Amino acid sequence: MERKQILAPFKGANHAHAHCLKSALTKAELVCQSRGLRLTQLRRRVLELVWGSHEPVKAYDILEDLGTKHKRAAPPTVYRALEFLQEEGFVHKIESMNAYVGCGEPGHSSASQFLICQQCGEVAELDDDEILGIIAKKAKSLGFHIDNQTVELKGLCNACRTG
Amino acid sequence: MERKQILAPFKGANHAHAHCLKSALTKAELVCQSRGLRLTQLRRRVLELVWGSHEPVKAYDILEDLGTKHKRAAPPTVYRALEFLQEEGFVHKIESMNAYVGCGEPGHSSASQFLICQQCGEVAELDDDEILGIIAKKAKSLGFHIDNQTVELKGLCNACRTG
DNA sequence: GATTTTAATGTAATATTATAACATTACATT
DNA sequence: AATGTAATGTTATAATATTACATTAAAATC
Repeated sequence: MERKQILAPFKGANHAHAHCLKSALTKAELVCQSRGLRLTQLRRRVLELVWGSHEPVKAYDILEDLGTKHKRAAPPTVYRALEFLQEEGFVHKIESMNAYVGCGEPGHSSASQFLICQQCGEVAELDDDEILGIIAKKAKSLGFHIDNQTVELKGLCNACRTG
Repeated sequence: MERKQILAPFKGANHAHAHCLKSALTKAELVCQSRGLRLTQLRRRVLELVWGSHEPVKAYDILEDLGTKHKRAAPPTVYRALEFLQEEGFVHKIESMNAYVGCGEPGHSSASQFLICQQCGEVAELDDDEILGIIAKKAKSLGFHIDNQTVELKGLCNACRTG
């Protein structure tokens, strides 16, 4: 089977988001189960909040929104949950925004590239062989060993660009 | 003349750093002169501190080091100088580290790629056509217009890797 | 099923990174 | 010198993140 290279396309304003959310949570549950990990109430709730939209979400906004069930949690509560979710490949941090997005292919943890629309705020996620390949090749030619990469492209998505 | 694609290679521990520093300051002066901008004492000093090494430098470390001449400056002092230096292409921010490095080609402001050695801390800067090209091509195929990009690769430089 | 161990969460304090708002000073222009 | 603009100073505070230690919940062992 060919590897999927667009892990998450731009969805546009009026896609049926409830489905994305539900699907992500279900996948996370399955992955955790298969890895023997605990997707606790708290972790599940944080994941749900990150997946609340396809825009990057800030840690302190999550903190606010935990509200009800977890009264007023403290920062470590959120950062710990985010850490777990990142380690397991359920969310990614957008470094240039100090914010978090759901992973387009939950549980998939390889290096991604992010396209971030500065108008609608939406994020698309790629795992593109050509990009990875060229970067790997260039690094190799310099004797550099890559452990970890951050590729974040900001601009205008097709929908916003074409009005 | 062919465009230089490695704006700043890894220099290694024992290169003659004084030269890099001096050269960067001189270039910045010339660029400012030609653009009718003022490289004030403060800005010059901040640039000097960023260029103190080829490792990313943190804003609050700069703040500390301003010490002597500018007694104890306040954060805005540093952030404003850094903003100016970034706008003019004399320094870059490494987003994934909240830190700043000197630009390998001072005054040059196009999109760069950074290789960051997690062992020695040194940063190399590329402006690689192939990487840019592939990224541009991929973005175009998705109808995405790139304004701005962050490419930061963390790992081991050749010197550290080969011991 | 009680005990022990480990993992997860709670809590308080604090560190780190960054900006807003307004006052003052220095420089350039007239 | 008077004026306007750019740069810097100053105070306060916002936003992001971590440390350290206490408590609770869950899993593993007896």
